[in-house]
Amino acid sequence: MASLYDVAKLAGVSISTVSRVIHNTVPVDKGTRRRVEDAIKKTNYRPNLLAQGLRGKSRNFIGLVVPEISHNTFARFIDFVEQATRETGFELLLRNTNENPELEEQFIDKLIRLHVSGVIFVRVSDQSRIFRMLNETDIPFVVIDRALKKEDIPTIVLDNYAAGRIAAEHLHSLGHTEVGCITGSYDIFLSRERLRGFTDYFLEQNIVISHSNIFEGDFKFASGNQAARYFLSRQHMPTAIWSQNDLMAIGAIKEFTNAGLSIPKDLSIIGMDDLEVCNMITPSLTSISQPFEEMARKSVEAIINAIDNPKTTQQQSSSLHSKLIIRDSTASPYNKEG
Amino acid sequence: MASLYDVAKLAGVSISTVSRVIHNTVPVDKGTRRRVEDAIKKTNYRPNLLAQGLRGKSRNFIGLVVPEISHNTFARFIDFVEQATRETGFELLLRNTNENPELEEQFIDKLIRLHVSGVIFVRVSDQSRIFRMLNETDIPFVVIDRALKKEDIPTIVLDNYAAGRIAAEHLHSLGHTEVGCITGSYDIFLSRERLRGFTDYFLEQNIVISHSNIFEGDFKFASGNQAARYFLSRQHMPTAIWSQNDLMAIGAIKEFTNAGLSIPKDLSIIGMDDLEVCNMITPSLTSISQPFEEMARKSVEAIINAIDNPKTTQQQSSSLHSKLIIRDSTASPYNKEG
DNA sequence: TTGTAAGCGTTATCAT
DNA sequence: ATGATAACGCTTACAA
Repeated sequence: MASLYDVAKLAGVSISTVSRVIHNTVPVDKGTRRRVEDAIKKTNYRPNLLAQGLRGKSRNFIGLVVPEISHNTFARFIDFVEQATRETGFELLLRNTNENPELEEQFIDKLIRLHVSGVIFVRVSDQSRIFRMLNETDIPFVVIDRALKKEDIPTIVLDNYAAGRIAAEHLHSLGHTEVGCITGSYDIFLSRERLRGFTDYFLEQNIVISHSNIFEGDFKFASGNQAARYFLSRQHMPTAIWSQNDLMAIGAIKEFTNAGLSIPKDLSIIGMDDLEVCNMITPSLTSISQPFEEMARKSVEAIINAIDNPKTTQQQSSSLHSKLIIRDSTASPYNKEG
Repeated sequence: MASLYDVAKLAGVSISTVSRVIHNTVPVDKGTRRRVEDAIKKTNYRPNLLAQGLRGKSRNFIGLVVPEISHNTFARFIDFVEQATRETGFELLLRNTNENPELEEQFIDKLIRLHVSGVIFVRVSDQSRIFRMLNETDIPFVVIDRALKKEDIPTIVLDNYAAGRIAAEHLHSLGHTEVGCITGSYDIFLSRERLRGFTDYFLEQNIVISHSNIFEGDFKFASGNQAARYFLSRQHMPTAIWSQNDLMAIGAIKEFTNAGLSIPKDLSIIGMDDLEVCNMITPSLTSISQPFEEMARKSVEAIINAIDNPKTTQQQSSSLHSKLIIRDSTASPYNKEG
């Protein structure tokens, strides 16, 4: 690999002149510029990013920490983050930590030692020690998709309460009054928020959702199966169910269908995440889409912002909105006997 | 960020001594060692990887180039590569190039300038200029999932011919003699290989697959729909169809089901990729799984190998095997009237 | 307009 | 056993 020195020697100038030609910082004589440019071509010179990073304050990397890569929603988020980093000139360092604190710390240690420009976390627990680690440095970071108790940590989250209301409003507008919900684990804040939005909306319509119409799942396909079996075992079925993600919704649909129910005739189902499969199954699944692209852009923006304004306590958190995507799995209960 | 110098000053020793303590390379006096270790703790010192990289020949990064991140099969491959890099101490630099040659070159340029230890490509065209770029350096690389004409480029591919035979053997063993195939684009080598394996196997059983029973798709869901419509429009339907990926298989199933066919009673369908959705749809989809984990491991191994043996012309390419996963979408045609 | 030289944080060589 | 110092490749005052 050719270095500045090699180019300078070939062009018969000093390394500073070469550097100047490259950066167009101060005027350089036309003749020397040409000689230098020739030499750069001939030597196939490429500035060493490690050296640049060591010397100055260059923007090289952004680190992204996810609990899982090959996961429908995370993968889409990663894709958008990659796009955002590409467009802003950063390289993307990716690490899957499985929410393992030790792996998290190892990775953060590496990132600090690489002098990364910023770090984006998806779903870290607020117990994690990484925040302490990062606060000892001046590396900006942002947490996605998990609201944290500590208020000094900037987060970008979906407004999950509003998402619950959107699901409720859709079902209510179709005429459903006896509705159920399949939630994620109650341990996860967003599950509780979504449920709160859902029940609150119906409460405002003077409809109380019975506890027995709420099933706590774990966001996985199999718990959708379980939920369906639970509802089937009860005397009185709701006419519509919101599943807090598509995977569980599809699991439930499979089980309901096997039991002879027809969707949406006998039962309306709405999911969340707007996965690709929503369009693949029969009936196609009404869902709620999350603004992953916006989240990704905001994350990178937040980091760039923090780099440019190092003084400001940059902690503006934001809360984004989701969107209803109507497909074939939801319908009015009145058509039931149609 | 504390540097060696800060630690040395605090401990009252020279920076070389600190470095020695850290690397345990030569004996250090017990007392000084303790003082240095204390100083390291107090200053919260972390070796600067940029400086280490600049100075020596350290193993820092592996670059991974994919045509798409949020794609069922690629995402799984990325997940395994991430795991393999983590276990071998590399950081992973990820870039989605959309098979855009310009983006490819930009990224490779960055990787060269970062002095990465190796690069893994998923599906680059052999027209790509990146090979020339990398060959001018000593950075090892490997190409996944696309057999290349140039023999001097190490590739790790699935044995797609064998995969075609596996699909054929399964259908034949069930008793199917009139079979069809939905292929990927003929422009893609692996589509042709899969088809060749499929037809060859049947040929060996003295069964000729009619051209009219082969539909050229593009690996996307919608082309599965089209394929089904094509088959439905014909006088004579095959009793079994192999779709060269699951997405098209599911697209076809949706269309066949809408047309009133019952699978596998009226028609057996087998896919490929063994996506998560195979278990989610009804009937669950028989498929062929690819050894993504093995591919990922082999890729990283190949790079480590090339680093350790820089002399050897490292070009061993390997061809890996896939596995049949039987589910509910395939059955014997004899049960048809059962 | 151009060159010299210091310094970024390491590691490794050579003295002591 | 320890310290001084050069070098990795670059940027940037400061001189000329």
